[in-house]
Amino acid sequence: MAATRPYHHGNLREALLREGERALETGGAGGLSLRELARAVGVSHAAPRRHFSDKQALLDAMAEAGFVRLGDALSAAIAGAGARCDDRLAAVARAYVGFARRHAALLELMFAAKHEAGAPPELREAGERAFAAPLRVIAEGQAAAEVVAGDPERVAIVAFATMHGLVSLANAGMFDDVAVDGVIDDVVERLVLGLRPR
Amino acid sequence: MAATRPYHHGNLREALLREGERALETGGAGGLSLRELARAVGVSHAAPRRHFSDKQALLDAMAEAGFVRLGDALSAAIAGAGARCDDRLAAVARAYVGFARRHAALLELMFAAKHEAGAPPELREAGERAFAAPLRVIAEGQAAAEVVAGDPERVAIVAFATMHGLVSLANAGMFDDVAVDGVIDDVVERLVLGLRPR
DNA sequence: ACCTGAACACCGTTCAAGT
DNA sequence: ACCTGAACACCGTTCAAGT
Repeated sequence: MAATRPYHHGNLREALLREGERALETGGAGGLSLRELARAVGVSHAAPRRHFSDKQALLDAMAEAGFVRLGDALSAAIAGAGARCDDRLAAVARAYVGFARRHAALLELMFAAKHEAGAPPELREAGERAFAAPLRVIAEGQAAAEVVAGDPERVAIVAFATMHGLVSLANAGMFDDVAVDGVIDDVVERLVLGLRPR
Repeated sequence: MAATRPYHHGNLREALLREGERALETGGAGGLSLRELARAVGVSHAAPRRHFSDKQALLDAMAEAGFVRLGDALSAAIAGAGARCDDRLAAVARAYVGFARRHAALLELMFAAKHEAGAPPELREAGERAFAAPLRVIAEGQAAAEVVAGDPERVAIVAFATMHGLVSLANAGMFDDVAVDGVIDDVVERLVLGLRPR
């Protein structure tokens, strides 16, 4: 009973994270205000302090949640792809680009937060876990002699750098409107071809 | 005569831009305060208003200056390279990575500013001019049948996306310390090879 | 254990007024 | 033409106090 908002919010932490992401999508990473979030959730401006010691702590938590979701998206894409190595590689690449373009501000926050000086270890770990499945795809591709040999991490970095650079450019409005999907398909195809053994 | 700072600063605009870049390198893109800049330059907090209508206007001007310097660095690298196509490509790539790693915060600002909704045309043009010389290298490589055929812009985008992604990851601390130079050499080499005609 | 309200030191922006 | 000083509405952070 008693629907007239109680003194204790109940799940303020989750509410702030949700509202934070909403604010991120609209206002960008810089224009995120802790006080505004508190207002939107219907709580005093000092209340978030109990759940996040700092504004950065909230951003870190959002980034960590983002890496978890990214990891899920990448894993799902792999699981949904066929057995052919090229298809699996293209599927992860496309899933990454999809996530990056859907959540541009969040992705920016994720990498910015990860490289902060006092970044918490959970964040770093979440980041690494997100890319575990793609790494496995490359390792398996190497085992089947369908992907160029060498340190899997190193091979993955080249591939990932390409995709990451591509979405950076896309999100920065480097491509004029409609051409973007064509460019992405192009790059994905070229990348997959480039990963084949010589 | 009269060294006791006059009422008119003289070249406040340039002084603010210089101080702004200094602040950028130390405090990052977000922690840049207009009031702090004014203080550092020895002027009232309202004075910048005469030269930059907005904080964003100052950031845009800094970004524009950054693109000019980047363009100069890329042109110089090409001019200093030999006649062989591979060498010229590797030289631009390395010059871009060098600039990006030396001025990480500035580069971030440059791309962020460029994609802002109300980005001034001068900024967009400065951005395009910066990449004119590299584009020429690719076009010349194609003319000499040493670079894969196709729309030069499209070929350049793939190459640039790779480099840009690489420095994003490097600046985000993705590579553990020392390995970074090795990875960069690796990617540059692989990229140049990948641009050869099939 | 969780939240509020007032306080502090900042910020960007505006505008009358000074030189 | 260029700069100042006071004012306004914000911000993050802190801390006593409330429930």
